[in-house]
Amino acid sequence: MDTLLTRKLSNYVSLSSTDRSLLAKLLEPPRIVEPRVDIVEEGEDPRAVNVVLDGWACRYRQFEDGRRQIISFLLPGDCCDPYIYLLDRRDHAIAALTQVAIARIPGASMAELTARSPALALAFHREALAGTAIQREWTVSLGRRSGAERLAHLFCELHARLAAIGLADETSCPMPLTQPDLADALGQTTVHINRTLQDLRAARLLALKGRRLTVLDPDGLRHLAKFDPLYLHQTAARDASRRLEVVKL
Amino acid sequence: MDTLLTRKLSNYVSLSSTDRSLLAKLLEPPRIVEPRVDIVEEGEDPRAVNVVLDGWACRYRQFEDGRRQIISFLLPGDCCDPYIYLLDRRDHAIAALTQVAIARIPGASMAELTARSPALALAFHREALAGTAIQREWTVSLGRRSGAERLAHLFCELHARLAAIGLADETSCPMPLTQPDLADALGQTTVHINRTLQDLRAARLLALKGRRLTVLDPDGLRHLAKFDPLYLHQTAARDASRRLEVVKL
DNA sequence: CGAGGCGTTGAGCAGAATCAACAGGAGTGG
DNA sequence: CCACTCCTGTTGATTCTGCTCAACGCCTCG
Repeated sequence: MDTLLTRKLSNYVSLSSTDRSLLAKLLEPPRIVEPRVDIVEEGEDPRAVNVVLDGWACRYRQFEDGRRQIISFLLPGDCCDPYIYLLDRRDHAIAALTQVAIARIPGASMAELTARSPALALAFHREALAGTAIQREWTVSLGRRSGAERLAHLFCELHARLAAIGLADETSCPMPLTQPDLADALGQTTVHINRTLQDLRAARLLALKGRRLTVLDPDGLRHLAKFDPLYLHQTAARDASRRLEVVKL
Repeated sequence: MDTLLTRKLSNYVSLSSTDRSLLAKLLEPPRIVEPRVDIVEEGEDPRAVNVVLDGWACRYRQFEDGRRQIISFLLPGDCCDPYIYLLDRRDHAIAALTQVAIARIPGASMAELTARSPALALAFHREALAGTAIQREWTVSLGRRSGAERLAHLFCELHARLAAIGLADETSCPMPLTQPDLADALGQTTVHINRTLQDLRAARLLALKGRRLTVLDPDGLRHLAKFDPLYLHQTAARDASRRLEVVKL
């Protein structure tokens, strides 16, 4: 059984077939959420975990005056702790960007899982570490990268994350994000995103058409973004960067 | 035994005296790191945890061209996973800002701790959750808050975190950060920080002198920052906000 | 067919960066 | 003890990145 979730977790540890079937057993039947609909579970078991099985979602924060900031993107295999819903008021929400399939792993099941499979426990732990590393990288992007660098870095990140679950080939991947989405993620306006995008196209770094990103000049894009896939904690990516080191010598 | 670390953890769960003595037993003797010196432990046990016992530190990322971004501030009681040092190259570093006392909890001790004290295990887990929540809040700040709002929000955050460990009174707290530090944390230049600071002073919101922050108008500052202490996961703060709710009615 | 979201363009403006200079204080070495 | 340096804080002038406001074509969907 090979799902997007197991493919994702396999980036952190190698899973046995018993791990896979244990995981399949503990996952509740997924529910489907339509685009632009919030994924909310009020008053849920704090130890439970929600897993995106398919589709794209995002954490975001909305101010009263209309300003919106996307805090992170959730791709297939990504987990979100529902602990946030325990707070009196939610400080942020999670919304589907495309049609999303989401499954819950109840707290009791998580406990059983950690008890019975050290590999799965480690995989989920690393998934959490990778998530916070991505968040730190966003801090760096928003703080110190220029418009073009930010956009380039985000595309590199998403391409690498999609590649890790087999949803991207060497040079292209799906890109359902609209320009308003990109703007809210990168802390800019859609007008500016549009112009920066045109610069990247003019520089022959990438093409973006029909909800699909094609990277025309991977090295150029990575160099512009100062992108180093190491922080994603993907073993595959780490091997790739090792290979690059060798090439450089 | 009441240390800054136990005070911090007591914000998440109440600790018994056996919890406290267990923690004291498992902490290695602290080492002192001078200001501006990197806190590095290469090739360390990935399960180990480094705890700041006293002083201020920061995670930061430095680009070759000189740009620097401070990713987060580490205050007394804050933990940092050394797992980052396992990567081939470190993607970011941690430096002392003031003189810092830092203690290691080896991986084996962490295992013993989780096994013998569910309360401490939960406390450390919540500490990690609070850390990622703070990181998300920084994403929001850097993405969508104006210069003045960012500065105000950071001061609110730091004051609240210091208050939680008894290092701040109602209206003031130590503030060892220089304007270059603030600039690198908030993604701006020191010149701009300086001018924004003057605006905040002119608005009679705060005073900043002699490495000490005094909040002259707490409500005004919180309102400008749109600061809601909920995300810090401090039970004390949550109670305070509940009290505020009542007052509003 | 109309409405609304998305992508695009233009003109003007503002927040923040850059460049440059200087004062004050802390530490250092002669 | 003083001269020196370096860091911090501050100010002014200028530039530029990115925002605001506004308009329009395009497409999808009800």
